[in-house]
Amino acid sequence: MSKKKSSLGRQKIPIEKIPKKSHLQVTFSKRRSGLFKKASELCTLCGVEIAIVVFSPADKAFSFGHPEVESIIDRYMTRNTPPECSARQLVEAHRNANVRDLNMQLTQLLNHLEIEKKGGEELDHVRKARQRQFWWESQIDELGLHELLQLKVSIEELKKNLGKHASKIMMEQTNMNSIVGANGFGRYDAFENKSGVGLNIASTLPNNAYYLDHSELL
Amino acid sequence: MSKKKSSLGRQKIPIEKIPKKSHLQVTFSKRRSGLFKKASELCTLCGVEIAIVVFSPADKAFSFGHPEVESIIDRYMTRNTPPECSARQLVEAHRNANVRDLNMQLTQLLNHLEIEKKGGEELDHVRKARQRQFWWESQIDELGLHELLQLKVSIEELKKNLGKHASKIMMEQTNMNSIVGANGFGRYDAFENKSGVGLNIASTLPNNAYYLDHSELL
DNA sequence: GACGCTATGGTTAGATG
DNA sequence: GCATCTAACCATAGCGT
Repeated sequence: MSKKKSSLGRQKIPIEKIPKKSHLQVTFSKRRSGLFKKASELCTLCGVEIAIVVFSPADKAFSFGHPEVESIIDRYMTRNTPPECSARQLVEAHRNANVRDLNMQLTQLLNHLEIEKKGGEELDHVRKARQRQFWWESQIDELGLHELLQLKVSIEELKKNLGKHASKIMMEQTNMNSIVGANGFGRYDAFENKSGVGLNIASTLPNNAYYLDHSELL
Repeated sequence: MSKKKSSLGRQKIPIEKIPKKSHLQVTFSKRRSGLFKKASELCTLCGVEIAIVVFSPADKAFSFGHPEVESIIDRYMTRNTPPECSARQLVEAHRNANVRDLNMQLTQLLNHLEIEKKGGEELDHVRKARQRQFWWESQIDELGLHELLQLKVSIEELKKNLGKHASKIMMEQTNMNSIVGANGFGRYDAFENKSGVGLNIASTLPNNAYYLDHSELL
């Protein structure tokens, strides 16, 4: 019997937004399941509490929680941790938001630079563009040399840390151009769910975590 | 040197509470990282929003969120997402915009310092730097989690040096809006963050999610 | 104890029913 | 669209440094 190769098996895909909506939908379902399973295992193995909330491409809410999402969220929000740390966590929470923004800016900046680089413009043009767009440059110019030297010290330290080798790459960087290219924030109107699923507990999970799709609640 | 089999490789473990505490701690760290990475990939691949909150065995809070935990939790709790209708979201956006601007200034300051260091050759150097891409761009993608955390520390220190100038600049930028690119959220007005202004680090996750362990800071 | 290594178990992209 | 299969990719348990 001739063995026809029925599948190529798993193929590598770049970590960037999947363009094809059907693929995206399938991948979302599979990976959401995988993610929840991983969370479930982590709960069981380590006896910890986890809450996950996901909004699907169609803006439907999926959540996983052990013991339940609400209590964990409440604990997170009210800083159920040591009392003296409440304010601290508030500050942290604010900082949290910054991370994303900085990253986004970096992305934007890199995008911008990429464009300019590709254009191969003349120095003058670059300068003009910068004068137009990087409005704060004049402000930066007002910084004294002393401050700049301070910055230099800091940056050099930063560089030192960065310059440390990186043998293992933690995040998916296999083709890193995706960090620049794959960050669409738009809404993706893929489909509309009309099944009347309300609260749907999957008992296939080994622990007693909740695992529900309340898309209709949205 | 004898070629000793260095490892048995991954062994199967039952999904149940790990009895050995040290072992549990290691597993928790590894699997938490893996979980967050999976979430990050899901964000990027499918362009969805995810928030994860984990309380460690030692009751420390770990969180992952794209775009940020709070907004997703809020959205989850209210089950209501008219983008313009939520006053809270508006506040968030204002704060985010402010932070974004600060962060962008940081980026530019770094850039500017490079120029300054080179002895005022200015944009010619910038252009060359662009052709090489930023020094951190080539590095960032190779950073592991621990390097990233160090980067966080370093940038926060840098932030301290930058802080006073940033706030000054912030005051004068009010009428500026469009910066690098298109997808700015809009402007901020003013905001009452005077002390402890958050200028924070890039998570360098391939998508723009942040990924933070704030247990260390408690 | 964090970090790196590697064999192995586990996840999943693509194809098929 | 959902379940199943397959093969390849990826995560990670155990160990070494």
